[in-house]
Amino acid sequence: MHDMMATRTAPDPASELQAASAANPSFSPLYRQIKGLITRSLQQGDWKPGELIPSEADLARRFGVSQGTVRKAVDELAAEGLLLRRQGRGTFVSTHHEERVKFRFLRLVPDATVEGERPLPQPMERQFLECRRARASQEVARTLGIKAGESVTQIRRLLLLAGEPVVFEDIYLPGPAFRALTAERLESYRGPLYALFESEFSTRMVRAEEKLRAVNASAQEAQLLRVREAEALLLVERLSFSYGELPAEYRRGLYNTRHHHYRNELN
Amino acid sequence: MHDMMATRTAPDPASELQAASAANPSFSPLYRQIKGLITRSLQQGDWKPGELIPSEADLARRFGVSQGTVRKAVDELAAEGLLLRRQGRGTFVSTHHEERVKFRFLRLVPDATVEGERPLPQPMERQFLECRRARASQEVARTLGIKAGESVTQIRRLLLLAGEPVVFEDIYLPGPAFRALTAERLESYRGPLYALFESEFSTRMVRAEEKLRAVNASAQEAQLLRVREAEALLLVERLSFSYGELPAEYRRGLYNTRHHHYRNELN
DNA sequence: TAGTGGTCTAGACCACCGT
DNA sequence: CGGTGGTCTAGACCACTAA
Repeated sequence: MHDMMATRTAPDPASELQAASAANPSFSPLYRQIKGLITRSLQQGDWKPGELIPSEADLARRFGVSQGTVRKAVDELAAEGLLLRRQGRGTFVSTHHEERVKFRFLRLVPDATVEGERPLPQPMERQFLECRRARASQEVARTLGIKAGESVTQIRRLLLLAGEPVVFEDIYLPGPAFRALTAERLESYRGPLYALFESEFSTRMVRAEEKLRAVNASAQEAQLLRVREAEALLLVERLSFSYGELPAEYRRGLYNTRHHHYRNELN
Repeated sequence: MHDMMATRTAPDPASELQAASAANPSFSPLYRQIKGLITRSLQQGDWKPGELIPSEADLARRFGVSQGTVRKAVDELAAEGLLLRRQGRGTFVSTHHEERVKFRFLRLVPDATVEGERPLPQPMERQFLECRRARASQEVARTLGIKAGESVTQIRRLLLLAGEPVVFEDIYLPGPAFRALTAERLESYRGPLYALFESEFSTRMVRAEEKLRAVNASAQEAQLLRVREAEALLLVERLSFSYGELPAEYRRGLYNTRHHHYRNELN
């Protein structure tokens, strides 16, 4: 029977869990509470990106629940992209250091891309135009959930695909966490920006929201992206969140969609 | 133990299922086979959109498996949006006739929309400019997986939000299924286009792929959307699929993103 | 071979819904 | 109240990986 308080021979951690009961209106199922505990461990850095977390059987023992309950919690976290299951090996904390998930957040693909094919085998080059400390504008502050005038790190860069400039973007990072970030470090780093943030700034981007618009290129934007002035560009504003729905990056990118498009799936 | 062929006292349908075994390289887990059988029933129209499907216990008996196995199959189909579970009532076939999911495929929201809020309480008006039979062009044919020159139904329409024209799109429907569709029917129908297709043309759109680009408005497009010529517009090409990954609609829409934006979530 | 996640079962009880 | 999906358990065996 499922009556935790009475029958379960649970170790310490389980005592935090609340029994299901009609008397408790703010009831949350066990597996969801387990999910919360695991998420907390991820936030606290108990298990770091790329690392192996304890086995299901182990977690079940620790939490004083059945393996099936842990399984359901881990299943959902894996579906949300926080964890990665590998049969025979164990469950790992997701990371941006992985060939598999290199371009998880960049939805731009060459027009030639065939459906179902893995896109972007194109050579990609990055040019960092700027990396400086600045004061948050009204807009940037509101988006990042900080106060206007607070310090942010701003990066301005250009992405080139097959030698052609395709993306021009400004990136805003809140707070003092990124104070040590320099243009030199950006230049020398091989791999995705989010992998760098993860390894050296303890900030893992978990999910993001994007707003897309079409805009006419300004003179400066046109020059950088080598298009005519007033040519249509895709404006992509991205707000990325770290663990716990914490806004951790705001990005404003202009995409030249003459030979590339933004790919999306609707379900 | 789990040895179907020997121990299960299964009714007829279960005999189609294949036992798991190392000897069978093309092995698929039971719940996935169940999923396939349910999907087939949906395709065949055994259970129509909006209808109640048999209970888990019932399906388990029919297929000769445990309720847990059926549950896993239904869980996945619900996650994919094919089924809708309602506690205490049963499991229903998803439909486009539902307040909840009215704008599942239209990602355009007003700029004022606050995160987490339900968008589009705006009054929406539709103007159908055209509805005719035509021959598929090279491009349309290739996209829909038919031969160039075959008959398609073409709809041209305008969407107005808060009185302003915001979307101008051409819609292409393959084959003879939509031969009976007329401009009058489109005008008189209340509710989403996909609901009409579902009720009267036995075509349910299950998922879609979109390609987004920014383009400069032509003279005609500018006039229809009431913007300046060459103003940037968001071009959205959508390929919708019915049950069984069947391409069922191709749509080419131009969005005026001056006061609206295309909203997307990245996980 | 030992340990991991993946599948499957059987059975219990709970939360929710309509009658 | 009976029927539905939702949660939880305990235990079995399979598939995969690494030592």
